[in-house]
Amino acid sequence: MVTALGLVPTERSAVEAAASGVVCCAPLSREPLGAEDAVVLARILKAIADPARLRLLSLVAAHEGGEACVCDLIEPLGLSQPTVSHHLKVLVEAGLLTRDKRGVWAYYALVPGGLDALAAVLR
Amino acid sequence: MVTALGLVPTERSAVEAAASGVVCCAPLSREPLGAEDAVVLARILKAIADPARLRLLSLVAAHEGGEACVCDLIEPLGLSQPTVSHHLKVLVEAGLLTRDKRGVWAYYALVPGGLDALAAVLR
DNA sequence: CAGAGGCATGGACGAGCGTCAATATCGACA
DNA sequence: TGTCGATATTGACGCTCGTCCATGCCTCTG
Repeated sequence: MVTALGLVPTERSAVEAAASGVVCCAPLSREPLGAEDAVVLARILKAIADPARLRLLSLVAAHEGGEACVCDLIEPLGLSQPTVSHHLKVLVEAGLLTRDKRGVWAYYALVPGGLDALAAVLR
Repeated sequence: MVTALGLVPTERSAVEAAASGVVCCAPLSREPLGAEDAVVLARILKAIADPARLRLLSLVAAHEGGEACVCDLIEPLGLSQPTVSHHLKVLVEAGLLTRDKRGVWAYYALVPGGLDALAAVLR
């Protein structure tokens, strides 16, 4: 399997794949999913297959300016600060959130088209 | 939160929710996801967040007639028969596959619109 | 009725996950 | 420079998950 960039999946991180708008493969119902593609896609799906991380994505998207710092998310989520940081890290590594540290605060925002690219594969 | 059927999520199985075309909630980026909705959505996403189950969905969809029995899936997947049965059960309980036992064989098929409903929430 | 074959279930085991408390790191500011 | 505050990391714990082997159930066919 070869992506639009001509690289095999194992050579590209989930971050790069999602950020480039190419999660990994053709829509599910169109052709049998290769074993390697399945691992790549599953890794991204595991990132959002958690109630806390789903709410984090939603909270960040709904926050003013489309970005939020950790302190904005702790209380609405009802989890400890280290746990929130952990979940945010997972989402960043999956290529669904960006992290921008400005001074003491770390601002997280949705990767444009990240979720859309993921949704496009589920067909 | 109230679904299109006027029932709270805990009163409806994931199967019913997906089969009715209503996974659970509004698109992620539109409004903050409620805690209960997040649990429901995460449960369905966990079902597909696994390489073996992603390939199963793809294999079933690509199979002639849009359905396949367990014996058709064991070899291409490279897993034991009990393991394949286990994964298929998870997908059925998530409302993404149907199971139709005819004689000795059990035929699995995609729930129409199941994946599309799921994809629609990821926005 | 007895055997065979397709599939599901139960038990077991190692690996990974979600959470927290404690602690470390880093930038702002007096 | 020293303290404070926001965030990240570490270590630990219980729980869930993916997999297999062994076995049970059910249906067809001699």
